[in-house]
Amino acid sequence: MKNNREEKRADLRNRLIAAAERQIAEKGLAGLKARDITAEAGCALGALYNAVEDLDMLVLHVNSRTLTRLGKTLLSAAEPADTADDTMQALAAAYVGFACENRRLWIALFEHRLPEGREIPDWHKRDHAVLIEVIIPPLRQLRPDLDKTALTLRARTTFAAVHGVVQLALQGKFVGVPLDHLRDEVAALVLSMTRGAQVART
Amino acid sequence: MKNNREEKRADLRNRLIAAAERQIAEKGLAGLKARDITAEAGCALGALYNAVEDLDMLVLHVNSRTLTRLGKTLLSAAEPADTADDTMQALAAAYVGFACENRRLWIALFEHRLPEGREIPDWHKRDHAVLIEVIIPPLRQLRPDLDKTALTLRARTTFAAVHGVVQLALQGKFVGVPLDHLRDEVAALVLSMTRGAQVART
DNA sequence: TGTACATCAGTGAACGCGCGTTCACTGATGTAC
DNA sequence: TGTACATCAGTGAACGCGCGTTCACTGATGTAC
Repeated sequence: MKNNREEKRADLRNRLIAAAERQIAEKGLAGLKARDITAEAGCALGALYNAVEDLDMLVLHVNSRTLTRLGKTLLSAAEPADTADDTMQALAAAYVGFACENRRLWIALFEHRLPEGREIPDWHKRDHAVLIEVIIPPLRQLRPDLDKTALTLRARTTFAAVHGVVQLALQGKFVGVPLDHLRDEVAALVLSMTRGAQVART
Repeated sequence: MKNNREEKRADLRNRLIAAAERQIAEKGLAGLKARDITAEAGCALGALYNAVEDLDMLVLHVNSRTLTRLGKTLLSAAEPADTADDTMQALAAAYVGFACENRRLWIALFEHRLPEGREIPDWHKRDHAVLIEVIIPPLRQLRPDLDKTALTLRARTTFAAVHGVVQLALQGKFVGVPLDHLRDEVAALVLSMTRGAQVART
């Protein structure tokens, strides 16, 4: 039965993705080596290229998995859904939490770049959408005056603002907020953005 | 005279930094090669290692130059100094402008990382300070209730929020704000942050 | 001012190594009859 | 059920190349007398 072969193929593929994920989580994207991955997955070096097009594609698969997990985290954080402000705060807090707990995987999400001229496949692009979509419902409540386009735009801006604070903080470099103040500062930022929104309505 | 030798050395060093700067501006940090730099600077490959410790150090010098230019841009943008809100808006707009006009150099500022375990030298760290310091005076006016520590912290957060929006937009990837809305969205973000601050005071 | 010597910037071929990717081969798995 | 054949996942040694860095050498620049 053909099925059996395909099953095995898919299984190895998954093991490779899992191995790559663990490697990135441990050493970061820059420390990812084909040999380490196949060793951990328990197959020969060449098998990687049978199961997957490329190291880059493998990374995209890892990133898609990370995005899916992040999406679930955000969706469940938004669920209790009191006021829109609370939802926004909960989303931001969940984002900070996820980024801190999955530091290197989360960094890989934004650090990875395909070599010049290579297009990101659609299946992967779609996985990013959740980051914005989850913000839209509470934002719509806060800003009923905005049309769909403006709302999406503002959702992106809101996301990017929070993201920026987290990124510079986790990068640990110069200008970032110290980690032990990260949560509070993000909360303050979100507060000002949501309150700003309410003021704008009046 | 010893001076003459030192002068020449310094001259070559400057040419190397200038060449590296141009290369980064053209091809980005990832496309930076020792051979291209020395070819452009008009010296042999080995001379680079006489004038400068390392390729990494050369990049830090370029980054310091970029930071100095950025600092000047911000300082002169803040100068007209109407209200604190206007100053904040002017700073953010200047930041967006600089990032757009110096895309790759600006990206290099945040992309470059020293190999594990190597410390960023102090002379370079200091050059980052301006990014935060320039925000502090207007922010102090907006938030006279904050003490020095909290003010610095909030300045970092404010910077990082704006930075995040610009970065995701210029990265051109998935979740970023489209470039033609960048200025407006940043302005809206800053408005909500400054207005948020005023509301918080009352 | 001139000569001998020392220093050191500058040269570029060669080194070295990391690492992604390929490819000829093998053996297990599936298909045909 | 058995036999011959085809397919294709899996193997791992070898390839290839990019590129930062070194190093023995040279010649210009500076110093001593």
